[in-house]
Amino acid sequence: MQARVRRRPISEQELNNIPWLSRLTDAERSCVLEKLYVLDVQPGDFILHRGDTARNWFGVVDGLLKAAVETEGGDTITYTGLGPGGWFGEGTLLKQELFGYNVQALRKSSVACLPYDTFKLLLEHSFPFCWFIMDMFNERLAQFMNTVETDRTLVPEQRVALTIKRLINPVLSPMVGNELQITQQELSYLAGLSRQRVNRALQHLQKLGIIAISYGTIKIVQPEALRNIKTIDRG
DNA sequence: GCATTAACACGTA
DNA sequence: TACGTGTTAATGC
Repeated sequence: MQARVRRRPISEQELNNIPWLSRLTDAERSCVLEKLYVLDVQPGDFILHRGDTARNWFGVVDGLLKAAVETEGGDTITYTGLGPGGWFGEGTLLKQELFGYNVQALRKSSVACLPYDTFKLLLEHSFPFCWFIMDMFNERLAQFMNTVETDRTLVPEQRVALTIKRLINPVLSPMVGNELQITQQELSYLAGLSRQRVNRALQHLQKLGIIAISYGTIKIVQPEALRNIKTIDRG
């Protein structure tokens, strides 16, 4: 099924991209390293499908993923983007249910997988780990509540700003700083807009001094300003 | 009117 | 060369 996906041990370098690892004791840490492995995926590859059994907790070591569902009409509804340092699947894993969404690579990515048993062990033995999970839940809940409140009413400039804001969330994507490594095409998949429209929106945000666009990168100059983009006249 | 698709030129890695 | 960006024209809701 996933012939293109390669499975391998995690490298020493990549350990730095796992934000909760430093919170563990040495014993816990070595226990994790015994079980953890990495999937190398290509653009378009699915990390998991809706309906899959929850066996692992997943984390983005490098790259960019998209969590989404398909409607009956064939439209795609994007739940969230997942950047370096972002972990997902814990909700489904805890409930021992089937995944209700797809996760797909938008670019070449490396995804860490931690088997359920190890994940559970950490939850039962490590308070610092529990705090990490709780902070994550909390932040994720806030994002989705915010989505319910605002998403339908947003103009493209605001949608793009919100998509960026979510990607640089320090709790959900700890390894992403203020420099977002993303193409406008990838951003368009996450925002649910055309690439051309995203381009226009980005240029508007740049004109406002909120971001700085460069090749394959968006630098966020004023993170706070991403929340309140005014609807403006068009030229 | 506004967003999308398609197509193209140009710049960058 | 392959890919990302910026722009325009045609098309559709």
